[in-house]
Amino acid sequence: MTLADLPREDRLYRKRHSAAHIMAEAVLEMFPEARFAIGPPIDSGFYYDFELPRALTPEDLPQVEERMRARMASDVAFERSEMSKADALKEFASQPFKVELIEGIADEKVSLYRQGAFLDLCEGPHVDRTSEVPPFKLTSVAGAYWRGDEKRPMLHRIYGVMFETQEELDDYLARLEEAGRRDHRKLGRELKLFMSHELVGAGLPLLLPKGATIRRLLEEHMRKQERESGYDHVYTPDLGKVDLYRTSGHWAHYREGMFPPMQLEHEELVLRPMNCPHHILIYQNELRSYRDLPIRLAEFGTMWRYEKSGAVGGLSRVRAINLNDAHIFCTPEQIAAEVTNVLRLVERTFATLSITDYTYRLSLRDADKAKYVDNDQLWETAEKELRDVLESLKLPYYDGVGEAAFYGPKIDIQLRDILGREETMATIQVDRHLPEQFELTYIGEDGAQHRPVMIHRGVIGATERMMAYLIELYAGAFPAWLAPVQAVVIPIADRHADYAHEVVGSLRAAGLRAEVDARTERMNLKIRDAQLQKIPYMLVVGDREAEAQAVSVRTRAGEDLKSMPVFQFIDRLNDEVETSMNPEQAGPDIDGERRPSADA
RNA sequence: GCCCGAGUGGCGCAGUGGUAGCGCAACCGAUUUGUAAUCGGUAGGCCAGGGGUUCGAAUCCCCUCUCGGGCCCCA
Repeated sequence: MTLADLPREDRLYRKRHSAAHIMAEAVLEMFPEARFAIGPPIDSGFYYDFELPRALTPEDLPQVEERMRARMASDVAFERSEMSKADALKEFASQPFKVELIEGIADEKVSLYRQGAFLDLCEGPHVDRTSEVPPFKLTSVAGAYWRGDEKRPMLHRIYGVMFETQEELDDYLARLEEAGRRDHRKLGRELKLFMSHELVGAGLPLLLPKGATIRRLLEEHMRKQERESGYDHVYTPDLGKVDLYRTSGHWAHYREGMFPPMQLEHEELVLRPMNCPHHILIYQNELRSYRDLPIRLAEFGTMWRYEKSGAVGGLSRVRAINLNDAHIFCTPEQIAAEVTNVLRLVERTFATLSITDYTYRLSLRDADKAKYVDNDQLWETAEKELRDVLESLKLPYYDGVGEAAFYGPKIDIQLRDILGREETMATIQVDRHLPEQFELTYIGEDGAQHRPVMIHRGVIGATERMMAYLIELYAGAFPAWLAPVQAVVIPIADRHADYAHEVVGSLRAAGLRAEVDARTERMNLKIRDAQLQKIPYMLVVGDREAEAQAVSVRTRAGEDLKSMPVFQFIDRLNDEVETSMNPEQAGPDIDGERRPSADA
């Protein structure tokens, strides 16, 4: 069987894995005293971790690449061999990481691969010869903990990207560049959406008027959707006593991730890392009957999390998170229907936002019992309930072991960005733990007290993260319903400014967001600036338009819609907004064929 | 938090031991223009902050803050 007969996945695995070994050989040449950890293939290429006598810098990469190409050109074979563990331990005596790996192998024999001067402990498989490794590029140097454990040594890692052909590689590198152009941090500055300031601190972005408009529109849209879906909105404070979180269990499980408590008089207060306990107290404020359930409490609440300094950045990871949060208190019998409703709300919302590339993850606990509430029966029941909903709706999903919350399993809705990286945007969690902790009850039909179930859910999730995602999804060109400025009116000469203001007055009176560009500049410059600001519509007004009570409409796509009466433009834009905010009217999404793809 | 890199006018950048520069933006003036950059001029920086080395520091060293790429983490 030749390499070409293998499935693409397997071919790429071998080629990338082989490239990692060749890179290790190149590094060994440069640093004979290097100690080698592991070097696996990954999604877009490969990496290898080393311990080196000095730090690697980006300037080292060309030399490593150079040496790798020389190894590939020399076309030597990858040779597999086997050794007893005892012999391998001798062979790798000067390689402590390899020794640790060998000691962890259950078999009596270990397998090895050699190419040229480099012998590595390795299960394989590899390509036959070094010349079979396709085009690649080393992209970055990084730090990484040995075995991913922050208590173990920090190693140096070199990342490379590799695909089967130069075209695929170029395509990937082009996507990387495109991702750079769309980076929400860059666009956030250029489009004046948000800023940060070192006097405020890391992970605490300030939303500028345009960014604030987007957030307000998202919030208003969600509140409307939620009201229509039977949610009640509440407001609760950002501070609470530590005891509140002792009761909920967050203090025990997540204290490290919370801002330190404030001492005042005889109390200890903390910034809340979660809204659930507050909503629970609202539930408890009244005696609840089964007739009241489900009770759905929603809030765009700010949560404060002490994210590590190395983790924060832009809007995607912040320390003040504004969550589109809600808690549904229901009977066990109502779980399936409630989870289904939330899933439908998510699908509808994502359709409105033109988000199509997502999949479902059933997030389960792993074997580490200390991380989770200890009650096997609750876990198994909740897992089955969520799985049954996913199965009955025939949604594409996969199991995410170790991704559960401490109190229960979740359905997470995973979005993919332009580079295919996944992140959680929406989440649905079934929780029987907190109702227990707070001794929640409702009076059943039988007149006895019963324990409700609590469903935690976020639809757009963290507003900040959603904004970051949307900025990149749209490349800054927000759809008209979300655009901070929907239309800019451009007077051709100063004498048209009065008419321009009149037009903006009409647009604003119709509920649209419009501005005049009244600068004493040429029309061409204003069009260019509006284009760069990605404003959906440019309305040019001169003598002809003022005469006819019209606007000459240009879209940011460069399309010329010609002159039309002002009222007609208003109708057109209002229709466009209406249509995109109610996508289900435009076509099937929930029960129709339009399904998110599971791969892609 | 850890490893590596970076921080120079609002933005993008040049400047590696000898009095701080460019482009865009801003401001002023002229131009009043029909669908992606009109012309001319002016002003703006104790080079992130603090400490040190040196006759002399944007440049070398130390600490802090912030940013970026990773790792760990993400209720």
